Order: sequence, then C-alpha cells, then structure tokens
Amino acid sequence: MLALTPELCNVLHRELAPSPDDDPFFARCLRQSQLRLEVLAASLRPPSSSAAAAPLARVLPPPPSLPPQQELQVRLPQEPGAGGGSNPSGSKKRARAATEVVRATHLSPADHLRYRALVRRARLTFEALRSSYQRQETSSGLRNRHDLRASSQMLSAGHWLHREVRIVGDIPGVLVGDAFYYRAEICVVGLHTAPQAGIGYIPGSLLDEGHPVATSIVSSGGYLDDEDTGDVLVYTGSGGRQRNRVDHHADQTLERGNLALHNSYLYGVEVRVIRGHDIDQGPHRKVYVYDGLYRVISSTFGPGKSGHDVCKFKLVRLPGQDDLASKTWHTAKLLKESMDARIRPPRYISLDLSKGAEVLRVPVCNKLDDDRSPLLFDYIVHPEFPVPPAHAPVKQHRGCYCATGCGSKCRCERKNGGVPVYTEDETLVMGRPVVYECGALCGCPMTCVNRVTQRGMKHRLEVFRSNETGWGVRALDLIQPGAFVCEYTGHVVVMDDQPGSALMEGRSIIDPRRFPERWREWGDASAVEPNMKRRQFTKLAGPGYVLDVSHKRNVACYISHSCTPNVFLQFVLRGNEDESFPHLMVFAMETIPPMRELSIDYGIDGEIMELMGS
DNA sequence: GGCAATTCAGTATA
DNA sequence: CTATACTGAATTGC
Repeated sequence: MLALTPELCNVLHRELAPSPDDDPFFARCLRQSQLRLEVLAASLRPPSSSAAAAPLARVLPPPPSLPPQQELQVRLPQEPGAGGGSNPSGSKKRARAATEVVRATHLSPADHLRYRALVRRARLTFEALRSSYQRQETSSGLRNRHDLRASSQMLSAGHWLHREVRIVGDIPGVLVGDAFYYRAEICVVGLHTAPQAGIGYIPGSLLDEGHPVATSIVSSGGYLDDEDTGDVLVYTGSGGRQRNRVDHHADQTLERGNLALHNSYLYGVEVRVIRGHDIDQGPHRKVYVYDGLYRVISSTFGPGKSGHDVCKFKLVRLPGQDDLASKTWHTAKLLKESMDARIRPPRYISLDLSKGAEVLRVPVCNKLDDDRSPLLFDYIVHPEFPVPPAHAPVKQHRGCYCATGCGSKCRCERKNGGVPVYTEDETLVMGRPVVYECGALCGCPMTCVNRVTQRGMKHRLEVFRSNETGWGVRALDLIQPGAFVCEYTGHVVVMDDQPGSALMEGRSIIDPRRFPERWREWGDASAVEPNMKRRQFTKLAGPGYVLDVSHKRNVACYISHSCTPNVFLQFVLRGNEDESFPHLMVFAMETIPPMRELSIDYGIDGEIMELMGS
C-alpha cells in the first residue's frame, strides 16, 4: 500500500511528459539551427558579380546564463570589466548604439533555449510595464503612450536585448511566427531598431565596405505599390509620403533606408521581415508577426502608381523556415470555419473531445499515427470538489452585494488586496498566490469583471499529435498575454484520504503544489520600475488535493512541459469556497499566435518519477 | 557631440 | 466609424 506523499504525487503519466528533457522549443530550435546554416550559405552568394564578397559579421557569442530563480532580475548593461560606470535607474546617459556587427550562427540548442529565456523575460517585463502604464490614469489631455513609456523605461534600465551588437539574420530566441502588439516591443527584443520607420539598417560608418545595409523591414501595407503573396513581397521604400497617408506627393530618393535595402540586394544580405496585420481583438487593432528571413532579388527605381518615383524591392522568402504566419493563421481560420459547419477535416479523429461539455469545441487531430487515446477518457469540465459536511458551522454570507459590476468598493476586490485582479479586457493584471473571484453568493451578475474564469474558455484550442511532444495542445485563436485559457481538471483526490485508499498503482496524478510559482513572473515590473513595489501577498496554504487524471481529464492534461512556458497556473477561489480546493486556472503569459503549441512548467526538470508496480 | 531630419505609430478628437 | 491632427522616440548623418 502506498501513502500519498508529495513525492509520489509528482508522478506524471508517460504520455503527459515523454521525457524530462522534453521541451517543444528545444526540438524546434535544433531544427532552426540547421536551417540557419543553409540560409547563411545562400546569403553569402551575391547575385551581382560586381559586388564584393558578402560582407560583415563576426559570430554572436553565447548568451549570458540566466539565474535559475524565477524572479525578474535587473540585467545591467553589458559592461566588460571596468569603465562604463554602472548605470543606476535615474541616469540620463544611455548606452550608445552598438558598433559591432554580428551573425548568430553555430549556436548550440542550449544557447537557443537561453536566448529564448532572455527574450521571454524581456517581453514579460515589457508587458508588465505597458499594462500598468495603461491602467494609470492619463493626466488630462495627454495621450497615454504606455507602449513608448514601457520601452523607454526598459531602455534606460538596460533591458533592451542585443544592445551591444548589430545582428544580421535571425535574432536568437525569436521564433518565426512570434507575434507582437507594439512596434516598441519589437525594438525591445532587437528584431527591428526604428520605432516608426519601416527599414532598419546598419549605417555605412560601421561597415568596412562603407555602405549602409538593411537588416529588417516592417511591412504594414502602407504603400500603394506594395504587393504581397507571402513568399514574395514587393516592398516600397521610404519617403515621398505624408505620415499616416497612403498616397505619394513627392519622389522618393535612394538614400538612408532605401539605399541600405538596395545594398542588401547587392551584397545578398538576408533581411528580417515583420508583417503588420489588422485584427479586431487585442489591446489595439494591430499585430506584428515575425515572418523570417527574406532575400532581396531585385531593386528598381521609377514611377509608381501615383506617378511619383518610388524605390521598389522584391523580396523572396528563404526556404526551409517554419511556415509563414499568414499561411498558418489561414489554416487555423479554415479549421474553425469547418468546425462551425460541423465538417470534420481530414485526419481529425474528433470534432469535440468534450462532447459538448465545454463552451467551445475541442477538436483532436492526429496526422502522425493511429493513436486515438484521448478519446478513451471521460471528459470532465469542472473538478468536483467535496461539499462541506452538513455539520460544519453555517458560513455567514461572505459574498459581495454589488448590484451591477464590482469595483473598488467590492468586498471580493478588497479580499484581493484592493488591487483589481482583471483588466476590462479580461486579462490577469498580476499573478498571485490565489485570486478571489466573486462567487455564487455575490450579488453581481455573471458579467462581472471579477468572474473571468467562470465564463469559460474564450479561445479555441485543439489537441494534436506531434513528433516532439506526443500529444499537445495548440491555440487556434490569437491569445493575448494574461488571457484566461482553460481550467485544469481531473478527478479530485482529497489529501486527507490517507492512507492511500484512493491511490492505486499506475494512476496518473497531477499535484497542484508541484507546479513552480510561475505566476510570480506575471505582471511584476518592480525590477525595472522602482515605483512599483513588489506586492506581498498572503500565501495560500497548499491545496489539499491532487488530481487523478487516469480516467477523467480535460484539454489541459495534454499541455506539454517547457521550462520556457507560454502559459502558467493560477489558483482561483470563488466567493467563499474552501481554501483547500482552489481551481487550477491556466493563463497565457505570452502573445500566443494561432497554431502555436501551449506549454506549461510542470516543475519536473530532471526529476520525473514513475510509479511502477511493486 | 549636438542637433535637425526622418519615420509603414499610436492615440484622441471631429 | 473613418478621416485628421498631433505627439512621439530612437537613429542617422551632418
């Protein structure tokens, strides 16, 4: 007989975590690393014989290793030994733009993961700052540029990535398909350098050849002569146009960015392409997606549609990269449409794993093999927590009395330390030991801001078979950071039920207490913004249960493990629910593009244990 | 080093 | 709701 000790509760089923090293990013980074070499080889062949051999670039050094703890930490600007003088928050002097030109090749998979962690942390910081600035009341009349405030703050605190080098080609840690809501955020991770300008380039003064060379462009379709079929992009140069206007009023010239892009053509230098798309959800109506490396195959100058002269550059996507976002997003859209029409796409083994129980259908896709195992489980939408025994003292009414929405005066809000838990667009403001939502006894309606997770899933997910992770979950919708994703459910096993009657050999157990406190990473910008004191929350006594997912489970059980996760677990209590039985709620901690796999930190690094028959 | 010029943003207002 | 006004920030290159 087995006692239900925490160690034993850490047991995870094989299919949930195929191996301790398993990390979706890991496998993919490996693949990308090989591609990068091919890409580099291709880019070293200049198309025109007159041009010099391919220029520039040393090799990017391996990334600094991150401290293991999860807390956000101030990363001081890279200062080699002495000099420089440390740059504590207030100093106005900023590090100069870098003078060293570098390509990121020959990075080991471990390097890729470390860079991914850096990028992830920079984006978490940006989002924390941005969202807190957005919530701050804007002083009268002034436009609230929370995005710019966040990025400048990070720049002066030394938190922009890759400030010490100019990178040609891929930015390590940024994956093809990564989505951003603001131009400022793109600058923070080093994908692009200009806050507004479309062409990012290295000035000629930094290169031996003496000519400026473009390394990145942002294409938002702002010019008349743009043409875009995905793999082939005709990009119009800068100038001759009023800001925010489409029509030209003057001729363009072959200077600055235009000249640099022309040189990229001559030298055969690869260019990062970021596309801007109009969308109807999210913090503002726009999203930018990194679409990978392109190469300029022609550069022309002459009259455009307006009659004025324009520079036109034809770019072709380099082969062997991950699928183009526009393509991926389109397949996601088709899938959703076909789902709505109840037509089962090929190789889908179910249109709805939950059989109607979930607010949104959860399709299951297996394009790899004959495994149909997800269909064998009972789907359970909500965990069944034990009802308190009848002889327990009758709890007094602990809900709030808000008739409409719950604001600052709401007693549930006060339980949360007086800080609102969710924003108006239903994203989590800050991770905490436990979130108190309004509950059954509260006077507020279901539409209350403080009932976000009770309204169920808002973003479509699908369960899919993959080479890297066995079964996994991916998003079909674009999910914005902080958004509620789904609940983690299974059969509730009360810990008091010792000794072991409930636990039998071979059970798959999820122990809520074993998840690392990744919520600490969400919404905390105290490392960069000293005014934002790190909040001290009262700790929740550990949950008094584990989930047995051997027979009953839901989508969440198929989420893969990663040490650079894009979703995290947040405990949630509603009204006066028993504190030993918090709900396990999954929230997004990144901007998750459609068809991107979800990953969560199960806290199993290198110490997975299996419960075998005795 | 200082400073003007540049820019496929983003927000608020009519 | 779309057009327009206007502030904005980092870089480049003089």
